[in-house]
Amino acid sequence: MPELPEVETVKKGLQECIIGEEIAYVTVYYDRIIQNTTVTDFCKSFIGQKIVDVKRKGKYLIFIFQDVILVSHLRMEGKYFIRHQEEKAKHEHIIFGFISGKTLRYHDTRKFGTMELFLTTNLKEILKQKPLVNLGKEPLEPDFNGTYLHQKLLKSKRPLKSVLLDQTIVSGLGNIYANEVCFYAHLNPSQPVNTLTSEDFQNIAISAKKVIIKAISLGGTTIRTFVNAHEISGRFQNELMVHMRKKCCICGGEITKEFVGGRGTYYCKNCQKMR
DNA sequence: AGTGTTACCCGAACGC
DNA sequence: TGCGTTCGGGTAACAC
Repeated sequence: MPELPEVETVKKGLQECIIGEEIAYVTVYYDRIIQNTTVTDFCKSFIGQKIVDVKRKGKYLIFIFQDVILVSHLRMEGKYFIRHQEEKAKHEHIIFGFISGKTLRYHDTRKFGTMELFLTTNLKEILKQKPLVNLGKEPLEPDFNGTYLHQKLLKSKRPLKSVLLDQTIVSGLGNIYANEVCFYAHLNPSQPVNTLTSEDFQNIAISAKKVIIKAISLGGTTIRTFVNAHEISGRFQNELMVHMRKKCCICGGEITKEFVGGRGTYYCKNCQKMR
């Protein structure tokens, strides 16, 4: 469930502890995480490479090395830990060993996560290819606004929440924050987007920014298992308005759970009326 | 072309 | 307790 704020939190944690570290070896225990190359080539390519920076695009982490770039998606339960220990723990699938003796360990109970290796440091080129191509604007980009959403969704009859989850329209929102954005905008998650006004779109854009800024400032949301590189939990779960909640904090009414686009959706029938 | 649906990844939680 | 079933987020592939 790492969404934009969680991935941003992971990124910051990694920046604090692995920039400048030089890779001595890489060990892969589960092949299928690696998407676009063989395990042998994957491991070889990192040897002797120093980590220059860690960036983020949508929900993707981008590790910049001297000559290569690694793009990593955590999907549901991917995590990065930094440890000194050598023994592989359960659910650790890839271990990056540094000259210093530190190790960066990719842990993923569901094995849903993906990694792609690029043999270039030209980020602009990488943004033009899978998996980063086609990502929509992020809520915190300056030109993510009502006009942008309106123009992207002019003819769409899809439910608002499905559109918020569509990474080609907005990148970074997942199920938790999509629920929260609908609540802040006082809109029903099932509302077809072609029935929304430009004020609604403006409202949605502002709500998305608000939710994401606050979640980042609190280190993300820990509902099941999310922790950052220092294994610290996020605190935004205390601020959730509708996701996994029972009562609406505005009107005191019951929070409804139903499925929209096949995803569990939480909202207040009273505060988020269908129009 | 745009939209909705399904499959997939797999372990944990649940129910009997 | 043990075993089968259900669940689930994000994405790609598929069907219409």
